[in-house]
Amino acid sequence: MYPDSRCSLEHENAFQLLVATVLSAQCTDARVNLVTPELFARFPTPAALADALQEELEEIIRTTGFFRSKTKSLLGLSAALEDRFDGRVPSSVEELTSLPGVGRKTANVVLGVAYGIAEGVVVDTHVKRIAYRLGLTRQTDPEMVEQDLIALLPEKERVVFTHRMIDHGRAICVARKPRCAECDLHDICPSSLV
DNA sequence: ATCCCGAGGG
DNA sequence: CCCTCTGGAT
Repeated sequence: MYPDSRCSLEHENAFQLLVATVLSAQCTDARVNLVTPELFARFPTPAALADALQEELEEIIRTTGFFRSKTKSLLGLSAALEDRFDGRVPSSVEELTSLPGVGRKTANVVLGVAYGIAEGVVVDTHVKRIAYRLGLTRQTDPEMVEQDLIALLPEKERVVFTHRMIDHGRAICVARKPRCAECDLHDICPSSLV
């Protein structure tokens, strides 16, 4: 299933991935990919983004939702990258989550996709829902779900696992009305409706 | 009305 | 733990 699953947020470097992942909160990545070309063309570096006008930034990213707080996060994290990390995206969870607007989920995405580091597991809304339905966890708090998945998955499997869960969550195991009859896992899934 | 690759604040 | 932030798609 999903042999070639990978990150679907369009990006060319760690900085762009960080920005796109911040924008992806409570928003489809397809919509994020609609605004990032203009965003990256106007503000290609942390230094450029840190100097952006708030109003201009809000206008560009408005359709991704939560645009005021996301604008604040992008301005804050760009300034922090300049001030504390020499304009580079750091490669540890502690440093990444010290940036405004960056929590464990975003940090794990950047570490895994940009740097190939998978000490944690990305737990987004799809991973959380599907792990629960499959009986891989009984937890509902994302950090607790992550601990269960870390115990289940060797490091090499963690990055691709998340992307497969996301693909599966979009195509089959959707939130509202899962298509269990089309699911390859229906006979081993404790939540299967068929 | 519910959901989308969440995070911060109370 | 709870709440709020936000627009677009279904």
